[in-house]
Amino acid sequence: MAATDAVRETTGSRAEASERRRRAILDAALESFSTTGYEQTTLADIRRLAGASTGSIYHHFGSKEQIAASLYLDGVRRSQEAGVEALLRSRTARTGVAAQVAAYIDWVVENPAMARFLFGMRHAPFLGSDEATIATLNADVQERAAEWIRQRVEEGELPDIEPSLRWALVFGPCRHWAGSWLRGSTSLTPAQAKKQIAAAVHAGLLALR
Amino acid sequence: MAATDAVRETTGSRAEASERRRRAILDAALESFSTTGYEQTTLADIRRLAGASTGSIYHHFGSKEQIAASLYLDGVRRSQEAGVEALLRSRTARTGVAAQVAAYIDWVVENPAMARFLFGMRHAPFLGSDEATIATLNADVQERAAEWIRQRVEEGELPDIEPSLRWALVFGPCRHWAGSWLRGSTSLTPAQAKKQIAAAVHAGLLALR
DNA sequence: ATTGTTCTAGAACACCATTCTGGTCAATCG
DNA sequence: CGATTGACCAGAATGGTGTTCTAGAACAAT
Repeated sequence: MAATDAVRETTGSRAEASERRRRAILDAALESFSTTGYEQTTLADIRRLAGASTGSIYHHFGSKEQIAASLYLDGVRRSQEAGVEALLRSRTARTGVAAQVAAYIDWVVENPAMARFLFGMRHAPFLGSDEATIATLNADVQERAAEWIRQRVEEGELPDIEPSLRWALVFGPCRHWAGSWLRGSTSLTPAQAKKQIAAAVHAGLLALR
Repeated sequence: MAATDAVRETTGSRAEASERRRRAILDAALESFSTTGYEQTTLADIRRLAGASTGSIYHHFGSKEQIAASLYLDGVRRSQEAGVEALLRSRTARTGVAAQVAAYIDWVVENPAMARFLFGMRHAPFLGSDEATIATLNADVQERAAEWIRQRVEEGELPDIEPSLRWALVFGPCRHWAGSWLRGSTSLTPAQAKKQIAAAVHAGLLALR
């Protein structure tokens, strides 16, 4: 069939072809999920877009949910990675906050489809199976940031507050504005938003010292 | 049948009975949606919980989606109402911000099931049909708040910034922390959170003047 | 009483995620 | 090299679920 030919026409080992298939399915799924929404996209859509058969899809992933979960976890990992690295490269509270804000918004701007998908899926049904994994990812990130933050706290550059509150104050505005941006309901450019949000968030944190 | 008897056992006009059914369906749906999730709850669940038949449900609502949409719009309306009223009762920027923050968090604490549902549904599939209505609701709220904000801006108590940015700075942290609270992953009490978030947000806004 | 309307019941239907059966083909082994 | 194995894939069959359809009950209006 056409699909099989498509795989074979680009040379490579069987394992490579398989990997291509897997990617094609993930890409097709993200494409569909981010535009049509998770529920609305049928497996037939993914099949068509990926040029794969039902059997192939169910060989690589156990279910539609697992496709989404795979995309989700990968997306979260990548975006968090960007954020932490930006933070650790900074030396002061002000630049650290600015770096986190910038990393968050840059990531959304550069990966709008994935961002849309992640925003829509945060409270999703595959909780039971992967909620633990998400918790682990968050814990890892917090761990890597902890030492940096502790130092800033000691030097009085940051307040010693509950982690959940800190995340809310830093990322809450970012995420909210990013949502507006994805929806096209803001007239600010990402650059302007980054600058203003960073300034406001930093000032807000200082007020709690 | 049992359902019919249940309706008839409490006296009242036909219209009242109908309204009771409608409520029963909405209540059952919210119950199920907020615990099991929208996708996972089947119409059979709602039917059982509400003691209604398929026909009855489809008479009152055109689809499962419409049940969700009805709940959603109603929830948004109520929560926004609480927020705007709190704002308009205040006289200074500081108390206004604090009132909005408090109203938001209080509302979530008092309506956890509805909040869970709203959070999960924000980026949901019934966009096409009701996205416009949501936009109208938001516009109404912004309109009612506009004059109050303009005055504070004139007196230099608040910065003159993009509406989307203002909402992000005020409600972003609230929503983010509320999400943590619903998930049970914060050790702060709502009262502590309200106080600290209000202080930080106010300071953040001042920094942009 | 009769007719029309609203509401309810439950069977029938259509669609879609998932499972099942039967292959194909590269890699490995004798 | 030929046989065998196991990953990989195709597509039909299945089961469950949202929705539609048909019939009828309760009530209001004429």
